[in-house]
Amino acid sequence: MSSDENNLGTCPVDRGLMRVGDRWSMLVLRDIERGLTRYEQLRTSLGIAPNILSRRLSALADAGLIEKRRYSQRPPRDEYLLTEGGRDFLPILMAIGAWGRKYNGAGALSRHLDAATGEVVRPVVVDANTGAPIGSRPLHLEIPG
Amino acid sequence: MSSDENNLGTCPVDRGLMRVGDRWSMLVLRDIERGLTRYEQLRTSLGIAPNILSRRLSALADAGLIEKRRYSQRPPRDEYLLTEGGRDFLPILMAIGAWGRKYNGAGALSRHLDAATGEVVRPVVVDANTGAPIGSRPLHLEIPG
DNA sequence: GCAGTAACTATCATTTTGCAAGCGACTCGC
DNA sequence: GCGAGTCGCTTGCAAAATGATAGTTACTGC
Repeated sequence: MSSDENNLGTCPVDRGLMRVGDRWSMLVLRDIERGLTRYEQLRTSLGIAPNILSRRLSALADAGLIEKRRYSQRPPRDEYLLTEGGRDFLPILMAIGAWGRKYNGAGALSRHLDAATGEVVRPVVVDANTGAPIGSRPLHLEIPG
Repeated sequence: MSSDENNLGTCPVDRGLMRVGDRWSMLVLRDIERGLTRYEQLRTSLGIAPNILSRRLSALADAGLIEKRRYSQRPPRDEYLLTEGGRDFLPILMAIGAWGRKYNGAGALSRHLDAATGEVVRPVVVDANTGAPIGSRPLHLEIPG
């Protein structure tokens, strides 16, 4: 592997993928955002094996993207909520969704609408400085050291 | 699994992850963008096992994100180039990078500069309709059927 | 009690990943 | 024209992750 927790590379992409770089983790985040915050909801929605779901949930909690909260003592019931870091990751899922729609989008797909305008949301990654979409202007990679 | 090639769900995120939903694939795309287009360059840069790299490269080619091109007949030498779909995925990697920098960014990290302005690029996902960052306005999820 | 539900854990088979070695097709140096 | 070196892989096997299934704990509601 190019890096692990103890041997960090200089690439921020790698740093990001270190925390969420697998399919189930991302799908769990997506479902929590949709309001499926409880174990059984996630399990049935995703069709994931319970041991795997448990592991993914604790990995995401360790990585600081979600947190487990007990909302009922008797009976003991928990829910998983997004942290700030988890919410910050959602736009990336939207961007992946936009890509998936474009390149693997046969058939009817779910989509997000702007609650105010009712228009279909079209996620694009831009440079906050210029407002220009990434890819529309030439860039230069700077590597430290 | 919630879906496979024959049993497609309605979620565009899932559709996207179906094609690139693993760490190595994304790191390969990142490295190809950096100009590391040949097998040995990728292998040494990533520290990936050769059999795994072969598998990832053909999976990415099958998924239509890269293509293999022979640039020398004698000796036989190949390179892997991004397709349009692959280039379209790069902004997502930039967004993941920005997230990684924010939440797992200790130490010196590489970064992209705008070639014209020299400023550090700050990738943000916005709604192309409103220009507002995703997350800043309430959304509504619409599911077909 | 007894059935039912939520939230898991434990066990074991299957799949994927990773390491190390090797191989074919060449080039280069002598 | 022979040996060493490089590139782009493949093969074989071990280790780790994933997945299917069954079972467990802690309750509620009848």
